[in-house]
Amino acid sequence: MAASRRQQIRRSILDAAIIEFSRNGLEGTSTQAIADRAGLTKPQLHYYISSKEELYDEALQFIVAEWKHIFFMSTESDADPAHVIVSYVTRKIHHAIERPEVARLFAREVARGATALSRHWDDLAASVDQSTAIIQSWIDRGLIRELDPLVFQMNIWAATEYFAEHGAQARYLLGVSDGEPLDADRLIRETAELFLARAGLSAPDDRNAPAMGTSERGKSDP
Amino acid sequence: MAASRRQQIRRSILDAAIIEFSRNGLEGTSTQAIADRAGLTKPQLHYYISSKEELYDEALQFIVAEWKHIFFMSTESDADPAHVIVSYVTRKIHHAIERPEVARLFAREVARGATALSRHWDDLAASVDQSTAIIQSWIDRGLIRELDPLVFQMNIWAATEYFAEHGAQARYLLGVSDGEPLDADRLIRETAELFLARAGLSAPDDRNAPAMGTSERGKSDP
DNA sequence: AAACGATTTGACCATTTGCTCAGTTTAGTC
DNA sequence: GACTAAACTGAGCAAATGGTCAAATCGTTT
Repeated sequence: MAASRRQQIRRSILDAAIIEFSRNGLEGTSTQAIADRAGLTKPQLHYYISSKEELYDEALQFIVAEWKHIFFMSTESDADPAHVIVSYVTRKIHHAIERPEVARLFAREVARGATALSRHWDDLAASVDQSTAIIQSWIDRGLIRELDPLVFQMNIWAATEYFAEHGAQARYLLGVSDGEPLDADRLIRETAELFLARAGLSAPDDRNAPAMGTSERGKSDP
Repeated sequence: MAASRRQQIRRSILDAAIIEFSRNGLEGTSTQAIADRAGLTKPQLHYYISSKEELYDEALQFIVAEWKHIFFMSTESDADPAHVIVSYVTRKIHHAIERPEVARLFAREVARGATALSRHWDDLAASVDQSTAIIQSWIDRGLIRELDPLVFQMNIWAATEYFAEHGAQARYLLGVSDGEPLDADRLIRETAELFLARAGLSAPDDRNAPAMGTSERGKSDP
């Protein structure tokens, strides 16, 4: 709680930077805009940071740390595939909806060629390989249908990150007003089912299910 | 063929603008960069365009026209669902791989709130509604499994557009060198199967199939 | 209250931004 | 070759960019 004033300010700078960078990229973001959002003057900003590029790096650094918690499939090898898939999809969609800036900034950097992330690419690749191996083992053990593990993973990333980048579109088409949050449950349910179906699985019984929430879709209970 | 010099130049400006805008956005792109890419001097560029914003609008306009051909599910209502799904996925992935700038610029604009596209949003929404109705009719007629038609469509967009935005990542993880094209067939096959499975369908027999290509995956023919 | 380092500020710099304009070159027509 | 309109150019504009700096302020410690 007793964050020093300095730390508080640095944190608000970082928050502002992440938002601005995620919207307009490195080139498109002015230090002025960051300063304004953080409630500082431009020279004051430069008192705390040394350059825009360094701040950008710092923002990426921060993002990556958060990202790593989310991005990787938990791979306790004994876990039930259906449960792993559902919890992964759930986690990623929630993150996409709640912190779209993080996913957007990350995606933007990846799209740029991810030079500033190159240090982390090997980590990512290694972790992806690991997940690929697990999925392959599911196939080999006959737990799920045969599929392309790598492309399967990509499809999961695609489907889950979509809501970060296209939240406005989703809101529009789902008829959710701008302020209101997206109906995460609806998205999660259908999206999880998508990947379960591909794997030839059905949703795991919600023994201790993480509050899948109350549906509002009219036609339920057959 | 006999495009007047003027038209040629305007076209090369548009091409350059689309590439630059898709990479760095409106703010992040300088007229100098566009001029350079189009092989013009800056005043020369301004001889052909009136302002950066207008050029941006023009680029969007151009994109949207191309996009409309690709984005919407062909909905001849009598067509076989499996065939519609596969051909849609195929078309969209090819487009994503071959003209990533288009998808990227479009996505970027949507993410910005798509104010410049607002004029087209209703078109889009109407067409989406139409597709939704068709999918619902498939469900009602028992042709496919029960699912959320709207989120199903979003998932298709997500999966297919992913390769435009994350081509570099995909290349890296698939072990495809930077110059080489992505193995579209592999992506299409797995992605199409994903949505077919969700719908409870299997791939349509490839009567006149569009050359699904030769797989290189080691372990085949069980 | 004097002295201290940590902040904050307004003025300012060089460069780049989008864009203009007077004038020059080019291309086509008579 | 003279005339004209289209195409191009160098110089330069005001504004915004990333960043600096000396001087002013603040909070603490003595």
